[in-house]
Amino acid sequence: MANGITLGKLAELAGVSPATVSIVLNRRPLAKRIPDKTQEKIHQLASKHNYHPNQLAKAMKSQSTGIIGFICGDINMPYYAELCSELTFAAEKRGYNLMAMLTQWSYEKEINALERLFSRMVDGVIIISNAFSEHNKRTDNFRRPGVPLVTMTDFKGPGVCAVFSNYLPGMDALFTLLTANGYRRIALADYSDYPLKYEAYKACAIKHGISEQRFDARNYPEHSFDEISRGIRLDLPEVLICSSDYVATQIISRLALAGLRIPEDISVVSIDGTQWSESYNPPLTAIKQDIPGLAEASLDILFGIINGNHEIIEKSIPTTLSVHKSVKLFNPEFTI
Amino acid sequence: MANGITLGKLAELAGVSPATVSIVLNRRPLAKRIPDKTQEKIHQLASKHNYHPNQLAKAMKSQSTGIIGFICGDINMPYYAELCSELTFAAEKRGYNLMAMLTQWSYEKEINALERLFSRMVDGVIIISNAFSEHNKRTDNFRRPGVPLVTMTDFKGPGVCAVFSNYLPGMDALFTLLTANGYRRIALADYSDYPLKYEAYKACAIKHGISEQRFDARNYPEHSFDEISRGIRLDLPEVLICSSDYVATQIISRLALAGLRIPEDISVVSIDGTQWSESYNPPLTAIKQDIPGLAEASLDILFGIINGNHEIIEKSIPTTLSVHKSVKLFNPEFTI
DNA sequence: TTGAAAGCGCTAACAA
DNA sequence: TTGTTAGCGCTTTCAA
Repeated sequence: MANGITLGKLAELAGVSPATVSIVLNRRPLAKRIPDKTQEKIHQLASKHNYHPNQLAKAMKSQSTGIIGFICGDINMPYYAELCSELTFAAEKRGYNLMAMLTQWSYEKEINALERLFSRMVDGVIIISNAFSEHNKRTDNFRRPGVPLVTMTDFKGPGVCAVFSNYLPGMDALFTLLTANGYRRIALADYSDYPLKYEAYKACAIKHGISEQRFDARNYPEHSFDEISRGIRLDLPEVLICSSDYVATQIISRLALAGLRIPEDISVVSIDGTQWSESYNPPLTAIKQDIPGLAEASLDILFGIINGNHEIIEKSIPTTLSVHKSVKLFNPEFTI
Repeated sequence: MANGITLGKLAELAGVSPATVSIVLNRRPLAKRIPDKTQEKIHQLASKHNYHPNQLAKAMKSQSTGIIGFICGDINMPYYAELCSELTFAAEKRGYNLMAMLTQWSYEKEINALERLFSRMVDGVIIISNAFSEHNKRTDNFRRPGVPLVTMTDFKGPGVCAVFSNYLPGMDALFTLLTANGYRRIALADYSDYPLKYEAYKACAIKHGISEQRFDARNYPEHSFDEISRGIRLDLPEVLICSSDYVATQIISRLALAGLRIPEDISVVSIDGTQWSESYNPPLTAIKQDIPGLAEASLDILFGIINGNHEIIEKSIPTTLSVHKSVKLFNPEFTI
C-alpha cells in the first residue's frame, strides 16, 4: 500500500509547517491570512506531486471514515442488486462510500459482518436481515452506541429506524385494473414471514370484493418452487401476484415448462418491478418499489442520526403500478 | 463513530502497558514470557468489555487497510452482480473486504473512483473498464506504484494483469451439439469492441464448417435492442448466440413480443450462464463463465503481487456448456 | 519479564 | 501571520 506524497513532505518542500499546508489545502476561510505566494506555492507543489490526502489519517483524526456498511443476504436477486446500486450512488452523492457485506441470510454471518463493520469504524449501517422481519424481532446484538442503524425490511418495532415500501397504492391500482378487466380469481404467492405484502393484498381483496387465495412458500419444504408451482397449476387462479421479481421468475419459468402460456393461460404480476422484470419474457406487470426513493430515505435517516437527530423514524415509500404484457387485458381502456 | 473500548483503556484496567496488551492479544509466540495470570486477566477484560481492535489504527500502523477496491460500470446486469458477489466472498475468505465503486462505464468516473480508492489506501484494485478493452488500451492513468491492479475485461496488453474467460471450450461444445442436431445457420449477436467472443465463434464456425452470420450491436444507434431484434427477424438464423445473458434477455423479450417462440421458431444461446439465465423463460442454454473461478483467480493474482511477485500475469478461465430449454434438440442423444 | 517512546498522516488548539 | 505540539489507537523497537 505505497502511497504518493504526504502532507508532511509537501510542507518540507514548501518550507512551511504541516499545519500551514493543511490549512491552505482544506479550509479556505481560515487560510485568508496566509500570503498568496505561500498558498500559490503550496497548491503548485500539491498538484505537481499529485497530492491526495490520506483518508486513513483523516479518519483517524476526525473519527469518521466516510464509509457506510451495507449488510445484505444476497445481491444476485435483482431487487437487492438494484438496491445496492442505488445505495452506492446515494452514499457517493453525500461523499461517502458503501461497503457491502453478504451474509447469505445467516444470522451468525450478519452478527459477524456487523462486528467487522464496527471495527472498521463505519459511520453507519444499513441492514437487510431476517432477524428484523416482522415475526422475528431480534434487535438486540445489533446496536453499537454512536453508530446509527437503519433496517430495510418490513419491520415495525421499537428502537430501530426502518425504511420500507408501502404496498397499498400499487396493490390498489392493480386490483382496480384487474377487476375492471373482469378478473375475480386473484391469488398471492408469498412468504408468510413477511406479512406486509400479504396485508396489502388482503386489504385490497376485501375492498374490491375478491376472495383470498394464497400460496405460501413457507408451506413447502425448503421453499421448493417446484412444489409451489405444482400447487398453483392444480388450483389455477386467473391472476397470480408473486411477492418478488425473483419469485415470479422462478414460478413462471416452471409454469411455462409445464406448458402454460403467460398471459394467455394465466396472468402474472410481480412485486418489485426492477429493470430486470421489464426484460423478462414476457415483460412483467409489477407493483413497483421506488428503489432510488428507498435508498435516499435510508441515507437521509442515517445522516439525520449522525447529525444528532435521535428520534426513531419509520418511513414508508409508496409503490406504483407498472403495466406490461404479463397480464392479459380485455379492456384496454382501463390500462390506467 | 463512537467505538467501544480501546487497547489503551484495557491496559489501564489491567494495570499494564498498552504494549503488553497488544502482545498478549495478537502475537501468541512472543507472549510466552508474560505470566499466565496477566494474560488471563487481559483476555478476560477484553471479552468482558467486548474489545475489538480499531482497524483504522491497525491500518495506519501496518500500512494495509485490508480493503480491495472493485470498479465496475454496473452491478445490475446479472453477470456483474454475480461477479461482485463472488469477489466479495473470495476477498472475505482471505480476511479482506471489497469496496465497490460503480461508474456507469464512464471513463471519468473510473479515474475518479480509482483516485478515491487510492486515497482510501486500498491494498489492491480489481477493475472492469471499457478503457481496458481490446480496442482501447488506455492503461495509463490507472497505475499507482505499490497498489496492484487486475483487470477483468477481455484485455491482452502489456503491463497489466488480466483475468478473463476462455470462450473456446464452451463454444466448441456448443457447435458440436448444434451441428450434431443438424443446425447450419448459427449467428452471433455481440459488440464488436469485445472481440474475444467473436473470435471464439469464428474459430468454431470454421472448424465446424458453418458460415458466419453476425449482428453487431455497435452497428445500431445507441445500441438499440429494438433495431437489432428487427434485424434478426429479417434474416432469421436457426440459432442465435447472444454475447451475454443481458443481451439475450433484451433480444428474447423483443422477439417474443413480435410473436416468435423460443425455441420453436428460433433457438437462443447466451454467454455468461448466470443463475438468472436458468430461471429465464425459457431457461437459457449458455456458454457458462466460471464466475467463482474468475473471482478466485483475480484475487490470487492480486495477492501474488502484494506478496512481491511482480511478473505480469494473464490468466484465462475455461467456459463450459450448460444446456437448457432455449435450444430445440432433435437428437436428444447428443445433449452431451 | 515488562514499560516507555516513537511514529503512521493528519488536524485543532495554542504559542509565538 | 505562521509554527509547535499533542493526539486519534495501535504496534514495534529499545531500554529497564
